[in-house]
Amino acid sequence: MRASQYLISTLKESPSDAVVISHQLMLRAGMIRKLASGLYTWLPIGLKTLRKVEAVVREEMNAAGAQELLMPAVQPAELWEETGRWFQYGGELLRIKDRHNRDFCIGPTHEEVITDLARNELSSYRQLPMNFYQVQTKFRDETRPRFGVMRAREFLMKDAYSFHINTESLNDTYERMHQAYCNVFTRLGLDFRPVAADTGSIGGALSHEFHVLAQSGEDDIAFSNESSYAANVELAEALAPNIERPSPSASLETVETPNQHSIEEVSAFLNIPSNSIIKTLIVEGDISDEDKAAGKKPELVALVVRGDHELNDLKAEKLAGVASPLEFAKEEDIIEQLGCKPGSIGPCNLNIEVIVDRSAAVLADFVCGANQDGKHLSGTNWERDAQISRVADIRNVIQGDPSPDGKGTIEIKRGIEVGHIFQLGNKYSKALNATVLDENGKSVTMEMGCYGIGVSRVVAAAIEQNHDDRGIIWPEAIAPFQVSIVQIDANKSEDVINLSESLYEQLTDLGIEVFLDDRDKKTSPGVKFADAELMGIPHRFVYSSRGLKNGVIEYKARAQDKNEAIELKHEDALNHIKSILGIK
RNA sequence: CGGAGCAUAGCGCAGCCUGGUAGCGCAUCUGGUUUGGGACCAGAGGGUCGGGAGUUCGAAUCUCUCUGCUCCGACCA
Repeated sequence: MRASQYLISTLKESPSDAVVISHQLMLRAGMIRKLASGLYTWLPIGLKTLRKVEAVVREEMNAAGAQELLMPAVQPAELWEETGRWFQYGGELLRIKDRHNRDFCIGPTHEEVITDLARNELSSYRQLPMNFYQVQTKFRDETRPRFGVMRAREFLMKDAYSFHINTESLNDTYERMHQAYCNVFTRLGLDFRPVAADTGSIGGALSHEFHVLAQSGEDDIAFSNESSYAANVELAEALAPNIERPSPSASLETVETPNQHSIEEVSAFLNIPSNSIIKTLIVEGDISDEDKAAGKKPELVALVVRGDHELNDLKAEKLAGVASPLEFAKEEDIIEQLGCKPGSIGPCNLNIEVIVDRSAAVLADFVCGANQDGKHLSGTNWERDAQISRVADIRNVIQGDPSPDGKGTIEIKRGIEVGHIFQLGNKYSKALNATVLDENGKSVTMEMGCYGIGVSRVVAAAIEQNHDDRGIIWPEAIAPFQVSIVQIDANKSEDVINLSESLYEQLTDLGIEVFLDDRDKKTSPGVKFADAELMGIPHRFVYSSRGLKNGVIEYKARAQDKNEAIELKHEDALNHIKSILGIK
């Protein structure tokens, strides 16, 4: 591609609303432009990269035996009503009406449509397993789109769905897809980790997320420092401490703590470490729909964790008797039922269920709220002073906790979720009655798996992981162009044009994508260098009158570690780049 | 959805407090001089100051309101 005939919309300054580096660089390099919140146009150079990611994904999906198809973005409400998700999905589902006033949505995902297809097209166990995928635009009406295409409302996703006669077959395909995902992210040159994950709202049995490690990631991932254990922190089990609870040695005393509410405040005020304080969080209990409709208020439940620990919502809401999704009790209900404000609550003499985290349950002589505003209790002990209804794992793991697999300790890193695979089981096939006949002629509900990759998010994640102060440093596999050729002083020497054009043509004939910077002399060398670096093109040749006077041109790789340009003869350029790219 | 903030040329910003001709840098266009790291000189184009209402002789500036966007917290590829 000739720069003179290509849209190059690079910016020196980045728009002020871009906060993460990938968003800034995508805007600066002219890859994307915002149309509205969470909606982006992909400019030519951005689209080239997006398509390359897509191509790698396609190849690996095909290699894993999946078949590509394409489903509509707009989906009828009836299917979503059949699975119940029309009502469950919430505001993220963009609902629209057609001219006949019929309900539709713009698909945030395609379980309904693919399962509808499967129930119509698949009828025999002999057709199974089947695995379908598509690369398609999804729409999720995110409450807070942010970070450019990292969390956009409209985005490109590869989603795959597999159908099986039994769970063995599902396991088999799941493993294959797990491997295919590893292949994809490895080929893309990304530092990633598959981690055990929660199955969330999609439902199902087993699930793994694929995270690209980056500081700007929105998820915390827990790793063992000695084994291969890796899980989303929301899922990682916090093991019970391997100690017996010490016997009480202090007596219960009320201490004045005026206006001290948070753990930090109380800890500083009383000069005691936060891990000998407990925090008591009041949440709403589970309530049936009928009672809710009848205007009944939910019972309250107390959740107790150690002061230096954080409540894990997901673990808490899975407990029997606790509302799901987790709802913190409203202040007026706490005052009404417990007689004090949040911030001074403790487990003593509470007439509600008290669920205590494993680590908090082995404390002795601890500090807790006194259920009176401005007062805390010290020297508190379980059983003697406060009753435990249940002990459960309800906290997030933290750095230094023992690994749940018993090997090593936990380390926590940030990750960007770029892929997610699920074993769905029969959740959707059952709801939509997707059955086949087995070898006995008996009707069997199919088992399903689903597998997603956020293609547009991968582009942003790759930049988060590969950039320097000059711009993007593309991994070879997804660079929009592999090679740039910069012309300098073209008006001073015919050779600059003739020789660079000849290299351009030779490389192009080999199927290498080349960016020939043939912009006129108004475009200074500095601009050309800066643009090539900002756009992250991995290999650069420079043809200048100065160099050619001495019979040399220059080659330089775009890399994070400082590397020197090397001089070589024009005649050797082709072989040089061929050997670097591994082309025979 | 709760809290905070912003909205002035394509982008980055000043002007607003204290009302009185709409400005700067980058980008764009023309002419010229330059050419190995985002050039220089001279000139030019580009704005209903987010929309509406109000106060005022007069509003980018003060008041009200609507809209859009961004940031911080709960959800997801």
